[in-house]
Amino acid sequence: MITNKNCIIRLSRYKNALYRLQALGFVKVFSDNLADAVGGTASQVRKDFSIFGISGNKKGGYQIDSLLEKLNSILGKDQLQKVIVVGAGHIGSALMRYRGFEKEGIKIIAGFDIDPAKINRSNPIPVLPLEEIKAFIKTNNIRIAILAVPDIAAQQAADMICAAGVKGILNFAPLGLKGAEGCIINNVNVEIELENLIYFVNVTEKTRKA
Amino acid sequence: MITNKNCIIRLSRYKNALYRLQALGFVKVFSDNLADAVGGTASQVRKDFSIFGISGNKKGGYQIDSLLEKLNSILGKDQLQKVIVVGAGHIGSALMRYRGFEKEGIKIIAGFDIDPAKINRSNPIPVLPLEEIKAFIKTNNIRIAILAVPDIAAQQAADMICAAGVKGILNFAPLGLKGAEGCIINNVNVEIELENLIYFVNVTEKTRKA
DNA sequence: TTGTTATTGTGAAAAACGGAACAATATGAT
DNA sequence: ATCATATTGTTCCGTTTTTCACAATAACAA
Ligand SMILES: NC(=O)c1ccc[n+]([C@@H]2O[C@H](COP(=O)([O-])OP(=O)(O)OC[C@H]3O[C@@H](n4cnc5c(N)ncnc54)[C@H](O)[C@@H]3O)[C@@H](O)[C@H]2O)c1
Ligand SMILES: NC(=O)c1ccc[n+]([C@@H]2O[C@H](COP(=O)([O-])OP(=O)(O)OC[C@H]3O[C@@H](n4cnc5c(N)ncnc54)[C@H](O)[C@@H]3O)[C@@H](O)[C@H]2O)c1
Repeated sequence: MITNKNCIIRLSRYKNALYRLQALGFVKVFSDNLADAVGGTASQVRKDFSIFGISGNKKGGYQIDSLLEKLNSILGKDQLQKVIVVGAGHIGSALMRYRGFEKEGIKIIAGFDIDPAKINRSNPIPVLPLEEIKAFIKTNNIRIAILAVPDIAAQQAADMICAAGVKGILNFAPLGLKGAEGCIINNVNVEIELENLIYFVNVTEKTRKA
Repeated sequence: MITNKNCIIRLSRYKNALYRLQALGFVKVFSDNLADAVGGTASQVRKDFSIFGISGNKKGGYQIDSLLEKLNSILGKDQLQKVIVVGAGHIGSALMRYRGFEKEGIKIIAGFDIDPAKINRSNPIPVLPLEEIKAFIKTNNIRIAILAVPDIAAQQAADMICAAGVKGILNFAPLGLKGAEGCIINNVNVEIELENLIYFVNVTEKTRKA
């Protein structure tokens, strides 16, 4: 089984690049085109495909449409993914308003908040009270949740939704959560990303001077 | 030179964990405490420190305050980092309102937008018209920018701010940007993070069944 | 048909990474 | 003072990941 997160991220990037190429009218693609498009090497593109048993045509490259089918199937994009957002504050509501997920087959179907003032059942994407979350997860068979609550509430909220049946959490709170058994937690940590960027900017600047 | 992004991310995590330990009243820490706190191994903690010439005391562990000083210096946190936000839409304004960066010594000092309706000079963090961005970057010696414009505008905006002197971009648009020479681009791609999470949830589910 | 060329698919080499092990040693106990 | 113990710092080793290299072969040209 593949455990290499970077490899799967590359598959997503290939997929996105392929859609762009397709939109530009391309029908087939070579490994080095894709490598250019995502900023990698042609070898790696072919190796990644090889791992998943994807093959192209000697001298003919890859057929974009069939390649996309295979990547989409690997990435689980052949079925709509229903997602909930926990915490309808700044980040949570930005995500709920974002249209970009739909073209990816990801649909945020509800938000949840502890603050009564945030509740809104008549929204296209309703914001519901936290008390209803457990039942909602079970009824709608929700497996993926986005966690956008304040840091202090994050662990507790994570525990709760794991217990209710959620299998994967995308956590925006800048702290490491202990995942319950059988629940995967991925983090989006903007602070750390910025810090990282600052570090590398500083070192390249320093080494450039030297 | 260190090129291992994960290693630097671990330093950030150590740093954050250390602040939490310090707030709890701890004065010294052992490598295995830190490992626990961030979900790693004690060996790796020591190795990471060793790479940067950080040393502790045999049998005495590490002095938290001096450790923090060293980590902060490595991570460039000994000086305030001024950052601008390009694109004051949903994500951009969520980031501008976010208080969490300050405690990290990161200060968003202005936003920029092409839409006149978004301009607001009297905000604590002003939103300025795009025409002023070049001069602003030069005057304020801005090195880091957060890019939160629509996908279609992202490459052009990146080119512009690179040309104006920005050295690092944290890009929220879900596409790979070509960085100008001497400008580092890091991406925060929520779609891909979700996709990744979905993939791993799917495969663990499948292998669990089998 | 034959030869030439471009491109894949993969096995092998290299590099990067992380973890285990252990010698060195400071600390505290007796 | 001596010993036992805990913990670091670093070397070594296995694994993972990336890159290299090239044989296999499909497409095309002559
Ligand atoms: N806003 C940003 O730009 C930004 C950037 C980086 C990280 N973050 C992180 O994202 C998280 C959310 O940030 P934000 O700015 O959206 O905060 P926010 O305060 O605007 O929103 C948090 C929301 O969560 C709700 N809430 C609180 N406890 C809850 C619970 N137990 N269950 C459900 N809802 C609950 C609150 O009522 C509020 O509506 C924080 O952890 C923050 O550190 C935010
Ligand atoms: N909102 C989200 O939750 C979310 C999630 C994932 C990714 N993203 C990505 O983040 C980016 C921004 O998303 P958003 O939801 O904030 O969009 P938005 O439309 O709310 O905001 C974009 C802002 O950029 C401004 N803008 C347009 N062209 C510009 C230019 N050339 N220079 C400066 N400003 C310009 C617009 O006036 C607008 O205010 C997009 O690339 C989107 O794909 C957003």
